[in-house]
Amino acid sequence: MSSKPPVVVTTHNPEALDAVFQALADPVRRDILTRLIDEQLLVSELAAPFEISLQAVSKHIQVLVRAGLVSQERSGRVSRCQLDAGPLYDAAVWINQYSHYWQQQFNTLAAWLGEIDDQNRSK
Amino acid sequence: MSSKPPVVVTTHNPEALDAVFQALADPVRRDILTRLIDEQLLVSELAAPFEISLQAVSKHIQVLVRAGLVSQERSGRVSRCQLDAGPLYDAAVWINQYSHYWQQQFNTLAAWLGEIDDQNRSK
DNA sequence: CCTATAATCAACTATATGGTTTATTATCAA
DNA sequence: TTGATAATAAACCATATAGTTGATTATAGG
Repeated sequence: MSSKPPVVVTTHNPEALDAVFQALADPVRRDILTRLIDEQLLVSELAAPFEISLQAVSKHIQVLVRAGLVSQERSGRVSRCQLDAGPLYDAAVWINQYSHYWQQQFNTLAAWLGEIDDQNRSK
Repeated sequence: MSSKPPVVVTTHNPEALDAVFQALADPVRRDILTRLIDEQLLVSELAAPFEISLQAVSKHIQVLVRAGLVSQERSGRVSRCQLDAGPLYDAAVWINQYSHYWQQQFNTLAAWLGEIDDQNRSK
């Protein structure tokens, strides 16, 4: 049998959302998360593409860990980083409050484009 | 005819996402956005429920404006605030990169719960 | 055993953030 | 015209953030 339950974090508390959105508000951290979709990576592997120091990347990873978006497993010298997408679900749920709104905006845009098209057609 | 096109901002540039996620990383600003779903509100109306000063709320609104999430129309003394949900769409698109991942986590959870259930059943 | 390496810790710097209080601007209304 | 009100601006403060460099820890490997 499997020894551990899968980690699914869905807290819905405001401070957790603060930390998640804060974590996402930096391109380096978003890039890290994107690269962890496909595979687990070491800190040094994650750091390699960036111009900033390894220490800076290590701190970015710590921000992601505190937000619950990444977990690290140390084995020997290396620290393997794994994506934990659970908190992103909370963020998605929050943002989806607005899905009807942008849908409506798109409908309005479509109507407006139709209007323009009608004007062009009638020239 | 309508004088202005609907405002739908879908830039997909990293700095815009930075500003949007940064704007969402504060509970006061998220509350403001939520209350603007149903109706346009004045700065003073938005500020009323909060314990912080009107000036502080005004600055929060400015952060939202810079992120493209709110627009303000001044008429006389008052400034009417309106939600602009366009940039939230970009954020939703970014986060939806991970939707399959949570789905997978949920599936794994379901499998694990099934396993537990099987264990309970066989006792 | 010794050395190189992976990662983190610590100290420091510059800038950004979130709040305050006071001042200013502009408008409404008596 | 005068006074009250809505909002913003400006100056200031405390704390957080993102980066640096240098030190420390622990492990891998010749």
